[in-house]
Amino acid sequence: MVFLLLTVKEITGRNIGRNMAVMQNHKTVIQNRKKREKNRRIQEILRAAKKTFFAKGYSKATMDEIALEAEVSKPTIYQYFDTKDELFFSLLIPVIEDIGNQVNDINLRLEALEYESGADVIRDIFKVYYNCFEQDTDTFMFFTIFQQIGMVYELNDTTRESFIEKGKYCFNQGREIARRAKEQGFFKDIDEFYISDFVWGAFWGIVQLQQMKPHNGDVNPHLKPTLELVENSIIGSIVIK
Amino acid sequence: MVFLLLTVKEITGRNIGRNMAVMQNHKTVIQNRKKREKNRRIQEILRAAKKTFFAKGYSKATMDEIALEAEVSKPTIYQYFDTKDELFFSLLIPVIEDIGNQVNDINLRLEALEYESGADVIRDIFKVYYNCFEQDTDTFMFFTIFQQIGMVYELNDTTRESFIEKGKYCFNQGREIARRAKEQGFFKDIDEFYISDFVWGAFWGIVQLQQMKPHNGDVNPHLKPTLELVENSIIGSIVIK
DNA sequence: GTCATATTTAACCGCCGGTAATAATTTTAC
DNA sequence: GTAAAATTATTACCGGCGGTTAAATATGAC
Repeated sequence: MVFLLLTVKEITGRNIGRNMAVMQNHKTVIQNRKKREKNRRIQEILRAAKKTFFAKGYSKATMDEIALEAEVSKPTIYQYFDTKDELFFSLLIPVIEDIGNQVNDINLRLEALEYESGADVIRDIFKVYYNCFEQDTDTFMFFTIFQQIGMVYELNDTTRESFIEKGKYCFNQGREIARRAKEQGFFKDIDEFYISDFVWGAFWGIVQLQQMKPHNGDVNPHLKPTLELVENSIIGSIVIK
Repeated sequence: MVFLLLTVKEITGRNIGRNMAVMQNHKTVIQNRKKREKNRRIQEILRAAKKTFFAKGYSKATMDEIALEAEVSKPTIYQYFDTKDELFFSLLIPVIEDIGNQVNDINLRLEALEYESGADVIRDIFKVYYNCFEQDTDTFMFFTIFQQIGMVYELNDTTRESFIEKGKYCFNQGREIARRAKEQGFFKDIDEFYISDFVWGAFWGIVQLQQMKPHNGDVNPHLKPTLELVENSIIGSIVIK
């Protein structure tokens, strides 16, 4: 009831009676709450999934376990996520999106001629990768499972499309950056495919390598200096100015 | 019976009667055959496992399927391999061993002062990796599954020890090469951990990246030139002479 | 002939991903 | 305020797979 009074103020000025308006609004308010609750439930499931997957690994983590951790029942999870794979990939998507956005920023700044040297471009790209890795190490590491099971090809259409599309977006942004940097005289005349694969592949490979070695929970101390070595090596070999 | 007559010739000159000798020899001949057959059966299981894992991926490949492909029954497989994981890892071990041996060769040649430049050392290391990858691409790719499931830690003791030990051996050889190359004035004074991780990590990351992209069965044509770029970049950044 | 060894067959267990049917709860309508 | 409708949770289940067991069969050793 309190809701009603409070929210009446927000009615858009349509030609509808006050009663109707109230009811209309009441309805949407409740729907909004439901939407929020639904959203929170999904978030809770994702949180539980992340925790469980990280603690036990993909195969050992069971849906029952995740459901318990999320304090919902298993069928509830299956209402929002078609399969275990899809649930898993739903964890990865925000990370790719984040990388995509940040790499896009670099691309835009490059387009706006805001860079003064190719070295700065490379350093910024590494910063994006590393920050992303540091900020959410566990999720980041799950990318390791990428193809392996051939999981990508068993996802439901929507998830698969979304995943592949976002992945491509990242790669394309990387190539575009390389292209522009060449255009602006920052990089040597090397195929932009090779450049972008070099940067991403080297980063990725080294992060994985460090993760293989015994690491007591926190990030391996060798990682950062090794990445700096790689960064400088790349700058030395492809940057002109 | 033919066996008997034929093999009598090979008796070692012990003080035993002819009959005993014949029987002794017959026994070992048959035992040898059995050993061969056993060995062949194991090889057949490994072949079937490799084929099936490669065709279906780790999770989708079932033990029944592998048994069928190997033309043995499931319990027979379990007589030689304790778990699915162990069977899987048995496929990887020869590859690591191969890499270990070849990297060791480089190390020995370096010790014997047979190298004239640091660039040659780097090129040889890349050659080892690449040949190994090219020679057995599918097995090589299975390394992707490395930690992922945390599988390594669930293997039976023998397999796990063997696997970890061989892996360490490779890494140590890599570091040792870096150390020696520095000693001989080939490489700059950079921590050998960073150098070896750079080389292996970059190679590994780029191979994986290429494998992710659509590749119609054969090796991605971008792979080789990208690896050459990396190779030259590494040479440029850490080699003195 | 009899014991030891190795393989197959066939049935089985437990666990897990996923589902169907049903119950409980909340919203809507009057 | 109450009944209908819709939404969400619960229970119990299915099928498949990793892995095991036990009995049957074959082969060679003595």
